[in-house]
Amino acid sequence: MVSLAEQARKPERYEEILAAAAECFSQQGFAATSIDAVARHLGSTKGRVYHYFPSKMDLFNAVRDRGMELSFEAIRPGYRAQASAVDRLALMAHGQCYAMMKHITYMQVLLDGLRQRRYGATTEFQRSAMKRHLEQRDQFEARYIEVLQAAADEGALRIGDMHVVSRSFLAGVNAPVFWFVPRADDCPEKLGRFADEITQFAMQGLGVAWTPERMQQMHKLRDLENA
Amino acid sequence: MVSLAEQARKPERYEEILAAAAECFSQQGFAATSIDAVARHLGSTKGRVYHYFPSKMDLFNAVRDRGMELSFEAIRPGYRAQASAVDRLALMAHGQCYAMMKHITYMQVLLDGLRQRRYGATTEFQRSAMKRHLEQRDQFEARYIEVLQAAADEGALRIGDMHVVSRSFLAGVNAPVFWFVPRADDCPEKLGRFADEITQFAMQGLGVAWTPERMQQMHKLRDLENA
DNA sequence: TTGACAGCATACCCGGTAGTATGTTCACGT
DNA sequence: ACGTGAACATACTACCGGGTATGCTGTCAA
Repeated sequence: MVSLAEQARKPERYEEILAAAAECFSQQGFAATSIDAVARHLGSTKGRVYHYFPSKMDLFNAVRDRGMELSFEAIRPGYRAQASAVDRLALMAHGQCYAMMKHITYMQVLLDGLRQRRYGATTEFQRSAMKRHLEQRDQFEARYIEVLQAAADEGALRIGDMHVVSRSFLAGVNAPVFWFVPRADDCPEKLGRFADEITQFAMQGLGVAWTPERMQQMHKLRDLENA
Repeated sequence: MVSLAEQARKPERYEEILAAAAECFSQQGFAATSIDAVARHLGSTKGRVYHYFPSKMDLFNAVRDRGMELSFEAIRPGYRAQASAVDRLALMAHGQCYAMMKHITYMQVLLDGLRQRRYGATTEFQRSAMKRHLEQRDQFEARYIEVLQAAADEGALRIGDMHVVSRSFLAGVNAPVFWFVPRADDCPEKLGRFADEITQFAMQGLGVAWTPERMQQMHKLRDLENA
């Protein structure tokens, strides 16, 4: 289990390996990534990796779980905010979009993990890990649906097929994983502008008139929640 | 080369293998799919597959190319239509969205092909194949950008960062590859309704007031182009 | 009838990789 | 000083999967 590995004496080593694995998995996918490749990335050998993680799949699951944690963290301010559903939704989208770029390696792994859904997991242990992950995915989407529904109930927008709309919305917000390439000159302001633009697109997609005033209001709400 | 294989005596066999490969690749990805698995899917052995395709990579490229053809085909009616840029754009989105569901296996492979972009292709032959594919991707996106720009020039919508907007738009339209699951009761009407909903989301995302009248007009335009 | 070749199946080779078993070093507590 | 276990590296095994070499069968032209 991950918990055992996390109890290891050297948490910074654990984090190192996790980051290296995220990088490798995100670039080549699960199957094409070898443990040796991860080790090379660390300047070490397999021994170190297997000292912290019992198997390749456990390592992958750990990376995926981290990605999930980061995702929930990203939408939390908006989800918990005391505000109109529309503003909460926008803040959720903005936070997630920003996280998509900031933690892009983990997010790309998260995407790859979805592919394994179709392919029947081999061992029983794997099935349970997959099931837990799918539950988390569903819970994540459920939070969006919850706030979307609230916004509809407020009369701020009209929704035809909730599943189609929510997934279109999420697809737009998640889009940066496909095209965003981290650069040396990345700064919070630059990522923020990207997130602004995408948030506007997503909110307008819902039929909300997303004015600059609303955008400013969202930013104020974010600063309030982060304080 | 693909052309050689396509000149083979039995084109229906070629198509069979292509379809089986698309299914396997779409479910497990390139690396995790073995030629044996594709052969099993066909009820045959590796011999048949290697009789039509010189290597696994060539088989994958053939599937990917087919996916590309289908994509271009899907947006052609809208791209070529004699109408306002907004209506053309909507028709492109609708056609692509529909194709996304109808040919989902090929489209999922197309997505997987993008991942290999990061990973340096090994052989020189591979590099050229990858380069060609990336050029096609760019050309595909360029058609959207062209019509988007035309719509902006017409004053129908305002665009901040063209790259961010076009990719958000495409992400929404492509979204069905992630969640759509083919069922026995699928019919053109059902897929059409999904495509309608997603098209509306995408057009609204651009800031266009997407009324039922415009939707009807788009459908008329489609029938006109298909005739 | 008989080569010749398409259209496969079978058998085999071999490189890569997950996982393991075993060493080795060093920091500790006693 | 000494045992002990963490923290690795090294060496090895077993297997899988891409690719090839070869064999078999039907068909068709000459």
